[in-house]
Amino acid sequence: MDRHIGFYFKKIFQIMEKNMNKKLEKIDLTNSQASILIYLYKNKEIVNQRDIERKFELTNPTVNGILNRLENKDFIKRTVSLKDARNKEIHLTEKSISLINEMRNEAKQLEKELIAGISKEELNIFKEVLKKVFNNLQGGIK
Amino acid sequence: MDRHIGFYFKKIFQIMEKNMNKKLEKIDLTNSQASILIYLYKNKEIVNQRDIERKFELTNPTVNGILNRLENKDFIKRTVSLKDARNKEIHLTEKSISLINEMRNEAKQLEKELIAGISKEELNIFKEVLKKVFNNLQGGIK
DNA sequence: TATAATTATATAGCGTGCTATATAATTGGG
DNA sequence: CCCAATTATATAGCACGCTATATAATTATA
Repeated sequence: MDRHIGFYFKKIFQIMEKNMNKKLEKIDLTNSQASILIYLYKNKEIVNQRDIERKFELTNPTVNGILNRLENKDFIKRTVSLKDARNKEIHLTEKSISLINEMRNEAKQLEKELIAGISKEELNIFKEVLKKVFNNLQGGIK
Repeated sequence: MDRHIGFYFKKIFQIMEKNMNKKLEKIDLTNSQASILIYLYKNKEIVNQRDIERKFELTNPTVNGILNRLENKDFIKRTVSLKDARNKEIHLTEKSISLINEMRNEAKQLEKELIAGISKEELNIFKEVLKKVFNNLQGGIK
């Protein structure tokens, strides 16, 4: 281990992102886009943009940008809420519903590849430390 | 742990990046920029852009972009190599040399914060798994 | 030696993150 | 009831990744 922990985090995230984007390329989606579509699919309640911001801990311009691209490609539709005209409800189209399983399978496969050859004991400790690191960082902010 | 490992990697990387950028803001640098300056400082040999690409495993447009910003802010100078006119040698300016210690201190501090409250045993296993995950991903590419 | 392949750098254009700011709708207080 | 504060969404502009492509210099080969 001749590199800082930070370096590994950066590279692992970036390679994950690249691999996932490559898998999803054939259905004209990116990792960020597919994650949001899967969230919309799983959620029974009506979802607006603010809900997505909170779920993924992203800022509103980031989410707005991703939704714009999804809408332009006809993966979602936005409708103004009748209850509160500030809200835009985000709905999946038939096109995206038909591709949900493919997205989920690719995501599962990547997670499997990620932890190949790692024992249960190692994995448990790893997850614990991952959580601690996450909390160390979040504590610094909140 | 109600989230996928992938989610934690993404968020940890992003928060790290944000924290580090915040620390470096006062000296008008970003994390990526400071990393390259520190590498230039530590390296005794003459460094060209290709060396930086290899060291950080980044593509040439990415490195070129970062170096453009560094050059515009007078943190580096680029000179054409006399031995091979395709190469541009990257040199630190006095301005950046005077700020190297500050950059290194901030980086060390972040690394410390990251692993606060994690035992040596946990940390060792964590590093091992981190390396394995890294290799799992890299293996998929190479 | 002339041409082809390789190498280093640069440019165009895109997605995803950010901050700062604007606008419109709703809520709340005087 | 009206004005201020809050809330949801949108826009501008930036950094840093990427791929695809171009250009110039060098190296290798026919």
